[in-house]
Amino acid sequence: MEAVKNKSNDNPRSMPKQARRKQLIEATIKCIAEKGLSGTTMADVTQQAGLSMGIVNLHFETKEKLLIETLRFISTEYTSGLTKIFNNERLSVEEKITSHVSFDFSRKITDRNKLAVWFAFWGETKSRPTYLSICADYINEIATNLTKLFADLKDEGNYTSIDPELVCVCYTALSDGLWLDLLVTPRGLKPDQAQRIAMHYLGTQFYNHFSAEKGSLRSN
Amino acid sequence: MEAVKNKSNDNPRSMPKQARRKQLIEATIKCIAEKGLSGTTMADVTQQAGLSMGIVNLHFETKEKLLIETLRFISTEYTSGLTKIFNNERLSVEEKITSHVSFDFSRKITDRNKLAVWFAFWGETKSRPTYLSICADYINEIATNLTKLFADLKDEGNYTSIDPELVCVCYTALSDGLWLDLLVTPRGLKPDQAQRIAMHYLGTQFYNHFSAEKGSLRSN
DNA sequence: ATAAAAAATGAATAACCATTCATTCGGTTG
DNA sequence: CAACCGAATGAATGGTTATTCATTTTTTAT
Repeated sequence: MEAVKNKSNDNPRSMPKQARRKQLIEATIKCIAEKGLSGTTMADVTQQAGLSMGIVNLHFETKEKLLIETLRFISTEYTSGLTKIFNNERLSVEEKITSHVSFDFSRKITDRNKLAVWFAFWGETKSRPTYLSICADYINEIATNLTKLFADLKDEGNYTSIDPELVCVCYTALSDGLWLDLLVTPRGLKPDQAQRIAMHYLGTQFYNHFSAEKGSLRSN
Repeated sequence: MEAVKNKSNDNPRSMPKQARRKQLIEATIKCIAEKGLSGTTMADVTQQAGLSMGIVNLHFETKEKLLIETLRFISTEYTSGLTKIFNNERLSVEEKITSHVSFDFSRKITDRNKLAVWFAFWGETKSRPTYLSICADYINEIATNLTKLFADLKDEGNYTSIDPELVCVCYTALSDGLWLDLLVTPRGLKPDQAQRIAMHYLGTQFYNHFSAEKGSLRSN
């Protein structure tokens, strides 16, 4: 009965510090999704990562700091994806907006594990200033960019009665609410349907750019 | 130095069982808002209620059951308010929809303590089947009623290209997303602005019934 | 007024869990 | 190959917290 000794290959000790941190953050995301924020223990996280208890202290000092870095991780993943689109010189304004929506409902972003993490942290923002501040930062950054896109499209398309800031708040809220649907009623709404619903709203505003015809809930 | 003995008046032991349960649930809401779901202890809740440690066990058996009843409480408060509107024979279809929106952004519902509770539980639905089931129930009930209202208004107004189910999903998501704004950026959006934004969306669908002109973010 | 029942208390208990740190492991260097 | 050093381990620690229940307080019934 040979003991298991071949665990070194996929988990070398020589891993860069940054990689080990990411490994722990991803384990945290999985644990929060599976056990809830209140039910996630250090033992859960380290076991999920296939490492030992003391490892979190080594890389993050405390549980609280691990949680903060986890929130920062998903925030950064989200904003950096959107910033890349916003700064892509080869895309037209219309294409940037379409890409933004596609990204919002991409597999990477609507992964239910990550959605669970978003809502878990949102639920705690009122009591944790640090969470609130991280959220406020990414919200402002995205809103600034998106409002600008809508303002540009308004100019391009000669839409007279559009308020870009209103459309930004409205689209963002819609998108967040659709994420909730994807999290809570996974048998009901699918990401591609959610994406069509978001486009349907944009179609009501920029009717010359985004046709509303594909907005149906049931069509493929 | 007389000991404080006059605490019996506003907290009589003869309180009906139901009232004491409500008192504890309201204390729980306050604690979740102030300390987060993961930071809320039994000692916090009972102290907030001005009662002793053992009281939760007496009325709810366990902490978990208290939390479930808290979720059920805010769900019921929400659905019963909306059902009352839906069943009010004296309201036209249009008035029912307007009332629904007003209710969604009323002080009672957009109280940030309660919003924090909603999001706290939503964040845990993936890991707790009981929470998920309670949420699924109220979501279905409201969606059924609201879709019917939109279908009725579509008939009344001879709107040809409207999909009532789509509008229901879209309005609901928008409303949930606006709640998030109210929770996370309280300095940004105010409930009455959120309400106008919601009406702005309905105006894009039922343009003969809900004028979109008042949708601006900044106007009074 | 008294007894019985019901409600509430809170100190004690037991379970849980984040954090610590002496020790082990594995890669690197000279 | 030997000595070194940073990374990782996990048993032990100590603080926290849900739950229990013997006792006290209050209400109700007789």
